[in-house]
Amino acid sequence: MPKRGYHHGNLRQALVEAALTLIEAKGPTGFTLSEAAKSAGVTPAAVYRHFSGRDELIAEVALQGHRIFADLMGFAYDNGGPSPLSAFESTGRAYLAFARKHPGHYMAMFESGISINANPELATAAARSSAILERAAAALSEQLPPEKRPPAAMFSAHIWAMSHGVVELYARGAPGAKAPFPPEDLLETGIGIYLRGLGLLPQD
Amino acid sequence: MPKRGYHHGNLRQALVEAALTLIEAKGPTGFTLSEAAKSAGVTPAAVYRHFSGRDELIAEVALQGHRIFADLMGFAYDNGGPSPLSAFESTGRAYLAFARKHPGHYMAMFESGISINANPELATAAARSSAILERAAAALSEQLPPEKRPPAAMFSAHIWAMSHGVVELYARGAPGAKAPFPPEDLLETGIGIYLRGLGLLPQD
DNA sequence: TGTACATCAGTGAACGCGCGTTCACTGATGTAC
DNA sequence: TGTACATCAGTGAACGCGCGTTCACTGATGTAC
Repeated sequence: MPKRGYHHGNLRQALVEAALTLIEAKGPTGFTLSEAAKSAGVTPAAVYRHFSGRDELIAEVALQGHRIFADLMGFAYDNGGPSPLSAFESTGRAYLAFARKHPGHYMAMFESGISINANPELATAAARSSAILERAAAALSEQLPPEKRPPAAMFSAHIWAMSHGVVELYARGAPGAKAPFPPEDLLETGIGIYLRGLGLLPQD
Repeated sequence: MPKRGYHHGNLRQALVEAALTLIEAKGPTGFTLSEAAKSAGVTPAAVYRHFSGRDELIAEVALQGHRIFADLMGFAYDNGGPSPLSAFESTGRAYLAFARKHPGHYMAMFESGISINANPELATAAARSSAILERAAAALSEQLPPEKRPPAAMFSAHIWAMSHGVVELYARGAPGAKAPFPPEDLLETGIGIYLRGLGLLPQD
């Protein structure tokens, strides 16, 4: 209900969005509370009406990020087609799509140094993200005979690691190497090869 | 030859090591030039006798890191046993071992936001790191019939991404999830499954 | 071996800056009557 | 509809801090003669 509020009209969310833009532009560590306040058109002190400090602002960005992330992956899974395999692949694509479309959120979630336990809400939201990927992995691995089935947590950790690695190394402008291939292709082929290794895709 | 030098005796390297310790302790962004100077027992201004500023110090740490990294992986490759497969796996283990044993270097190289092109020496050293992993991948993929052979750059990018992802997500105290498995196991199994997907390991 | 000099690594004081945070305040909004 | 009051979001000035960087200097080391 607080669509347009008191003086500013929803300053809290305006600060979150300002933080997001700043984090996208300068990384999670280039982000400052003062600048976020300024770009929301407000004195730094005003921030303290809504957040206990800088860290809580970042944590809120990360929280919203995890919720969007979980929603996107959940949607991709639910609408990913008839088979566990297609649902799983759809979920994987949603991972990279999220990192691309929400770089500020992604950075706040995974590169800001914010502890997942800064905040019980944040811990819950982060657990939900993991659970969705893990569910997709578990459903898919049920296609395998039990004795060849990897633990779902390990399966999903592999996928998460490769996805995160692709994002960090090849979907940013910055470090490691210049992207030798489009990140989407890299991730898609990488996961494809991995799934073939599990016996979930035909050995062509 | 400059074992013990003028006043301090090799302040340059002492600063690099102080930076390393600080980066390990507080991350690449918590690192400050002043603190590095202090912990080397020297005034901040003294740093400017050896580096043009903060960024050049970090770049030097990253440079030394890339050299160690390339040496370790190169050694692991050369001594990795008789087959391309065992050499490749040895190289992969060296990756994680480096990240574990040299966390400060690893952070300076991949998490400090330093541009690989800050410095031609750095660019060269980084290229050498990539080349070694790529060579291991290329040699291994020659075991495959040409038409099933992935481009070596893609192969090695997959491996790099998974390795980096495991390091970032599961070999640090911080973010994503609490490690569900030891990072070494995670990486070893992940790469194993991937190689099986390529047909480089038997489909057991 | 001894003296005069040049070098240059490190000093110490100072700078301007933007940071996060605090505090007493002010003034627009919402509420009671 | 109109007035009196309470609320509380945002202000503005101030704080102490540590940062990176500069500068003229000093004093130990190395070199020439």
